[in-house]
Amino acid sequence: MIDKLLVLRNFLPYRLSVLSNRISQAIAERYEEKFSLSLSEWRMIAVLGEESDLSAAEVSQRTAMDKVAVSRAVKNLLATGRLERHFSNYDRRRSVLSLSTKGRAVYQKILPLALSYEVTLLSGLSAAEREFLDNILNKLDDIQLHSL
Amino acid sequence: MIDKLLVLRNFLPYRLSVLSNRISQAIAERYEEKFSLSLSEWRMIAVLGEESDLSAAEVSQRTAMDKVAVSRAVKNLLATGRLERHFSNYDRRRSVLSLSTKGRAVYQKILPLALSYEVTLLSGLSAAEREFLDNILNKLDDIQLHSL
DNA sequence: CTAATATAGTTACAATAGAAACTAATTGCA
DNA sequence: TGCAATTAGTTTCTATTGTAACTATATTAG
Repeated sequence: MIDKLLVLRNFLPYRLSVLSNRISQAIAERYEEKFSLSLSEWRMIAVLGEESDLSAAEVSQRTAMDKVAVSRAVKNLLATGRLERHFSNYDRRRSVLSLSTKGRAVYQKILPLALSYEVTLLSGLSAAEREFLDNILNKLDDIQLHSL
Repeated sequence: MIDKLLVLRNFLPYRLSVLSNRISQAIAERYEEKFSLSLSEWRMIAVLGEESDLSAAEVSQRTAMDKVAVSRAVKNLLATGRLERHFSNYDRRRSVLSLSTKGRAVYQKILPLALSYEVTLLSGLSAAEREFLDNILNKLDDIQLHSL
């Protein structure tokens, strides 16, 4: 019965979920108070900081956020002047989103915080382990995608 | 700028979060409809299926759920007759929780579903990779814990 | 012994997230 | 064309989740 007792603790989906939630929470604490930015808002800024002029749907694809969450993040970021939006001339439904000067400033400030946290995390792993992890995560992504 | 474009996609906390959410969602779909069981309720059943007579606080520790979530899961599981509760004689605040016959039946039915999903996930990894992953997740848990 | 403090668990209220219905624009095809 | 089906995004309504305050019991220090 010993092995049965350990099922949940070793259950991969469960382990990933607990780990990921703890990490996300730790990072969120770093910028929520400082910049009053929700997780989805930060994600949105991160994506647009890397690639501009995306539509809401494109942001949604890249972040795995659903379209309602994106819509709300857009609304808030517009309200706080961190985002600029216009609409495509070719398809007037499609929004074209980009960071404002203020938004880019936030991006530049938060990015190092987020990255430094990642560095801390990865610092405990050897180069080989990091590569392994990278590979394994890619594979899990793949499998997950195809098994649904 | 190519490397910058890839920052978010490779950002470990982000990758873990997306992967873990997709996996949790896939599993949840398997039992939510069939057994009308929320994620926290299922976690609670999983823990109590492995180890009986835990208090709410102990469940909370083992699952990383907060005490309010546990309290609500208890309430629902009691209402659906899947849980039994009495209170400790030594400390009448402490609850002593265990699965009812009905609760154990649910546990026995869902466990294979959850495990088979995990098998699918792990099937894409070699034995060496699984071991690596296990190690790496342990290390990340550790680092995360100590870096806050 | 008793007043202050701490702990287990619950309840009430507020914030967040998700589903469904909706608007507006576009596309496809009879 | 022009009408049905699709797509982008928003709003509304509901359910979930988190925070803070509360109840009840237990512990500790004076």
